[in-house]
Formats: sequence, structure tokens, C-alpha cells
Amino acid sequence: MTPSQTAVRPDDAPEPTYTGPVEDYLKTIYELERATGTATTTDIAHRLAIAPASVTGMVRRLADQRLLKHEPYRGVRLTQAGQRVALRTLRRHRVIETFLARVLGYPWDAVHDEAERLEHAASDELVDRMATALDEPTVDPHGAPIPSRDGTVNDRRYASIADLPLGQRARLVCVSDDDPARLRYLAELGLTPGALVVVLARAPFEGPLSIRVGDPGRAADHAIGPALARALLVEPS
Amino acid sequence: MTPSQTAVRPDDAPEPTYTGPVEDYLKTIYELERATGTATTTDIAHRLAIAPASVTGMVRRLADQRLLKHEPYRGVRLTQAGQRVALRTLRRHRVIETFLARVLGYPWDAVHDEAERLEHAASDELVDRMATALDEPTVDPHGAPIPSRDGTVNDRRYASIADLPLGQRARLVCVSDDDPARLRYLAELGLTPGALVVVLARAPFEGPLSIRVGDPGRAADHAIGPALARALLVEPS
DNA sequence: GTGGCGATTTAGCCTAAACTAATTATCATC
DNA sequence: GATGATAATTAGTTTAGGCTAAATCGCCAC
Repeated sequence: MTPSQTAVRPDDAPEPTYTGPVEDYLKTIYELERATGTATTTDIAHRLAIAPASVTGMVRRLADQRLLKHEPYRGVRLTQAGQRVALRTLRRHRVIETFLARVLGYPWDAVHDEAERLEHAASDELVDRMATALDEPTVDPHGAPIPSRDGTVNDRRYASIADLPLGQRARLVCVSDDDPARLRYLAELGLTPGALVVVLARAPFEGPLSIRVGDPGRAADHAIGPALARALLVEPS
Repeated sequence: MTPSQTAVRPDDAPEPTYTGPVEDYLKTIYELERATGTATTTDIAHRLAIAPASVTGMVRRLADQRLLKHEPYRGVRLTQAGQRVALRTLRRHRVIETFLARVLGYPWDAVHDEAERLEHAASDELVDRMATALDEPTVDPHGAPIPSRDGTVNDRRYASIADLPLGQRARLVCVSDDDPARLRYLAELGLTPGALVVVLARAPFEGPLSIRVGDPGRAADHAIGPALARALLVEPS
């Protein structure tokens, strides 16, 4: 296990199964916690398109099951057990996405929704077989890291293209996967994981970025808005 | 459409989605109806491992949605709409089973349980992509016919090996898929769809059958009980 | 025809997970 | 330190789909 990994597997009890909603909550909380430190009721509600009051109710049930700690009016923190379930769900989701894209020819903007439903029905056995068939992939079609069978994940943090110094060459690592239309747009621009990008110019006051996409010789220039820019993670190269 | 097919597709409205339990009821009722003419409360309850009273409740809801007709104390009959949903679910189940076995190397005794969960989460799009990847299979790993995209199915009826005249050569067409242990046992005996079988002798009073399995030269003789025999469908050849 | 028994339905209850409306806590600002 | 604005929680309701216990139906045997 390299330093940039998080281990989440203390004991190995038979690991109960959880309902779809429970897995969705834990997955979402995990992602929010990773992005912003703690997950708040409203954030969770917003992500899951659910009323805040419903979130409070579910959070209480999850706390009863020791999957998270809840400090009323403050926020929520996954326990080890909760993280374990979240990572397992995330692994399922991302392995399934990768399988749909690579084996069944799904376009990358369609894999998310299908995986969102399948992840709650697929057994670990199935997901592991898919992973084997794919030669143990480490990232999904959007570049997000796939947790391993034993619950470790590459949690390295990348800068967004919005923060990249002018002229710095970088590789696109990861794009957010939740909006099909945005994904189609990104594909049109050649902005898929692995693409070479350079920021040519940045307009002041949260204006658009002018960027060059693609390997030398076949590069194209585009302007992208700041919101989109923040959703593109890069690694300088 | 050949004479031995049943069409079930009058109009083409957007076809709502149904919950897992609803699909399971309709699928089960379809199979019971096909096997015995009508489906009774207790039969349904037994197949789904649910209390009879719960079945009555669900049957009322399904009748409200015009998916079936219920004659109280008598039994239940699917409507066209109900059959359509049942056949779509059956198609999903069987395509998924076939995919798991052929693409992911699942043993044939394990595909049923996995498909049972996935069939409620998979979209028609996914199932159709699987079917395409498999070159439009017409039977699942147990030999059961796969309904086509447009809702037609080969509903030809086969005799069971229990009814085969002594000495009559036949091909095994279909085995029941619900008991993994039985499936493992059948595989050991070479009793998989397509196998050549002959009944050598039949003990009286519902006794065991003596059968020969396999192509000439590599055939083996076995004795099978009458209950098992009734679960093996054959086509004389 | 009447009894009885198994099959079926009714009645009433439970849980998970959602909702709305009303209440309460936190925090930034004055 | 008081005051709103915003966020969060409580209270009460809803729906789907289960359950048990009790009542009722259908039918076969006498």
C-alpha cells in the first residue's frame, strides 16, 4: 500500500448487505467529505435530490447502525464501517461503468445512470469478475480511481485546470461524470482523460479560460467557462 | 412469426417501469399460468417464499393496474399488459443469465441468483446490448427460450424425460434452473441442454428411471428419480 | 344437505424511506 | 448582546410491501 492510499478494512466480518438508498447516502457522504471536509444535511439533500428533512431521518438511522457520526446542526462523519460500505459501492459503480464502456460499447455519457442502478444489485462476485475481465482497471471512464477489492483507494488530489499556471502543460486526469450533456461536450473538445492541455490565457474576474487541447500537431484551442474548468482535474507534466 | 409463438404487443405506449416485487409476481404468475393453466394464491406464495395473505394484497394492487384479472377464491389471469411485463422481465432474466455464463464465465448453477437481482435494475438498452454481444441468443444456459425484443416467445411445449418411450433417443432441451445443487448434479451426469438421452428402463410405481446419457462411444448410464425426471424436457430425435 | 378442512381473504400492524409544515438552532451582522 | 437569515430538526403523513391472526369460502365426504 503506497502512502497515497487510505486503508479501510479492520476486521473481516461477513459484511451485511444494505439497501439502495443506504448505499447512495454513504457514497454521497463519502464524496462530499472528501471534497469539502464534512457533509452537511443540505449538501446531501441536494446531491440526492431529496428533501432535507428526509436526510435528517436517514442520517439518524445510519447513525443507529454506526455507519456515521452525526453532530446535530453541524454535520456528519462516516465511521470506518461507513467508509467501507461507501468504498465498496464506489468500486461497484466504477467497475460497472468501465465494463459498460469497454465491453458493451456504451458511450461515456450514458454509463453513469446505468451503473447507478446496477451498483445496488450486483454482487461482489460479479464486480470482481468484471474487474478481472477488464484486467483490474484502476480508473473509470471519467478518470475517477477505482477502489480495490480490499477497500483501498488512490486518494491523491489533483489541481483543477482552473488553477494551472499559464503555459504549464498538463494531462487531464478526471472529469465529473454527472451531467451527460457536459460529457458529450467535453468529448467533442477532445477533453477526455489523458488528453494534453495547456492554459493559454485566463480572463480576470472568473471569466473563461482559453486552452489548447491535444498533442502537438493536432491541437485545437477552445474557451471554457470557469465552472466547467473547476470540474477538470489535471496533473502537470 | 411462426405458429408456435405468442405475440404480446398491441400498442406501443412508453411502457412504465415497475418495482422489483411487481416484476417478480408477474414473472411467476406467467410461469405458473403456462405450467398449470391458472395461478393460485398459494402457488404464487410458495414460489416467491411469501405469506399467502401478502399475495392477496399484491394481487389486488396488480388488478388495480389492470395487469391481471382476479377471481376471488379462484385464481389469477394475466392481462395482455401483464404478460408484456412478464415477458420483458423473463427476457431480461434469461439474456443476463446467458451473458453471465458466456462472457463472464459464471458456472451455470450460479447465474440464476445473480440474474434474479440484476433483471430489475438493468435497462432494456443494456439487455439489448448484451443480446447483441451474444449474437441474439434464443435460449438461456438452462435451455429456456429467450423472449425477443418485440415480446414474442417460443412457447413450444416439450415432453419430460419421464414420459419418453423406452429406447426412444432424444435431445435434452431444458432443465429447471432454480436449484443450484441440482444443477451441479446434472452437470456431473452430463445432463446439459443438447445432450443425447435414452431411457433404458423405468421402475414401476414412480420409481427411478435408468437412462443413458451422451453420444455413442462416450455414453454413461445413470439412474434418476422421478421428480428430477419431470424437470428434464426433451425433444425426440 | 351438512360438516369439516384446506385455501383464501380480511383486518390490523410494521418498517423503510420519502414528503410537508412548523419549529429551533447557528451564525454573521449590527 | 440582540436580530434575522439560513440551515437543520421535529412532528405528522404517505406509500409499498411485507407480516400474523382471525374470519370466510369452496368443495368433498358422508
